[in-house]
Amino acid sequence: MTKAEKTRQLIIEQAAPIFNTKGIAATAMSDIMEATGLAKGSLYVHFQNKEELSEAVVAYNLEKLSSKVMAVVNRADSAHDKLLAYMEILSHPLTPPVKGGCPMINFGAEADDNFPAIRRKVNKSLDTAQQMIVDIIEYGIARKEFKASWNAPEFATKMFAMIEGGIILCRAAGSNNKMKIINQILKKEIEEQLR
Amino acid sequence: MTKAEKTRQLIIEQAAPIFNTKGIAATAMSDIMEATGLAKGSLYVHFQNKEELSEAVVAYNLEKLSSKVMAVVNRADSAHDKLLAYMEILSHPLTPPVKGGCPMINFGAEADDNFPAIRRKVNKSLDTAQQMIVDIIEYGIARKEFKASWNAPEFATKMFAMIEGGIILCRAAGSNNKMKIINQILKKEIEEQLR
DNA sequence: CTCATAAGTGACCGATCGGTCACTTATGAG
DNA sequence: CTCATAAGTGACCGATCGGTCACTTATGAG
Repeated sequence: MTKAEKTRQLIIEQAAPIFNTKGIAATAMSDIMEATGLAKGSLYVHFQNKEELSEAVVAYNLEKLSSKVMAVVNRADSAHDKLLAYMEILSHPLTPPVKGGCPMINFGAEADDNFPAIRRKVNKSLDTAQQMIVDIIEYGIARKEFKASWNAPEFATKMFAMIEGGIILCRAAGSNNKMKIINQILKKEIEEQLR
Repeated sequence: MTKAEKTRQLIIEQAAPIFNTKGIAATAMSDIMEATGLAKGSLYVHFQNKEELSEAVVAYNLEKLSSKVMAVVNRADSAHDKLLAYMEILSHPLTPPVKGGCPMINFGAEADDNFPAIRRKVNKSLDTAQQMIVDIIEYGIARKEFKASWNAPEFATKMFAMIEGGIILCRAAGSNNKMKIINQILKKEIEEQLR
């Protein structure tokens, strides 16, 4: 890793929680200067403009969340445990896996009308996140854990939408309570598909 | 309605879609000047600062969405039809009842970490929106449409979280498809509670 | 209709924004 | 170790930000 690559990575890592917490529009290049300790000119050595930095930071936040979920899912053996692990890591929206909350919600809400490049990045992550659930269910069906009749894509969309909705509820409420209710519902429905 | 009240209302109405589309941070007072045709000084006759205007605009967007949903629900007679009406009006996130998308998601995502006053306003609207579902279900139980055993608060949270999650999915995807799936799921579950 | 008061105007303010560039310093291939 | 090149610096730029204020215009109570 060259010096340039290291610095570019440092900028992205330090900028990530700032963008995800304050939003793209409210984050100034001076915030990134302060966080990284770099002069302004240095930021522009590695990124053409704020937009390019924003896109790199959005991608980093999305990737970080995805890999954290993936890691915890891979650690579980059974499909049932994998689904529980997926739910568990997203069950405390006030102390989220990625600082500032779910980047799909944050950047999706800010970008949907105005930044098509970011909107598409978010959409890909949303697809990936749902596909992970589909894969787990199909894995569980293949190893006879779940009923073969279970509609995996339908449940994946349902489960994922409920969790994302739950994150919104919890972060606005300042409490993780609603996510507990949602997780109980999901657990019940998953158990109904065990065989 | 005095001149002052009319002007204040005009400002809020014209500013509402701008704030809900671009976000609070990305909306400039000059945008509001352009939209209203008023001089800058006039805006500050009616609002102390941008923050006060923002809060009024957020409240207006939330109220507008709520009253649109309420209106369509009231128009239906049976509890079953009321639930379907609730779903129907939120089923096209690309052409939402309030321009710019769901203000609970938009302002919730922007405000949760940084603007507690707005976060609380959003939270109240989220509660109201769920309570509407609870009330419909209890109304349906009272008039023997639904099974008395139906857990109204639990289903309200589930249904609402799914819809909000679905809005995120659809707006990021640029398609209303996922909401169709979600609505089919919800319809099925509602029908299971009919008696 | 009169006139005190409130609404509305727009030039102006300092602060901050994203971005540039002449220059200094560090890197690492040879 | 040398030195061409790349990384990093920070003063500076014009544009735009939120907000002010002396002034003009409109309102509506009497």
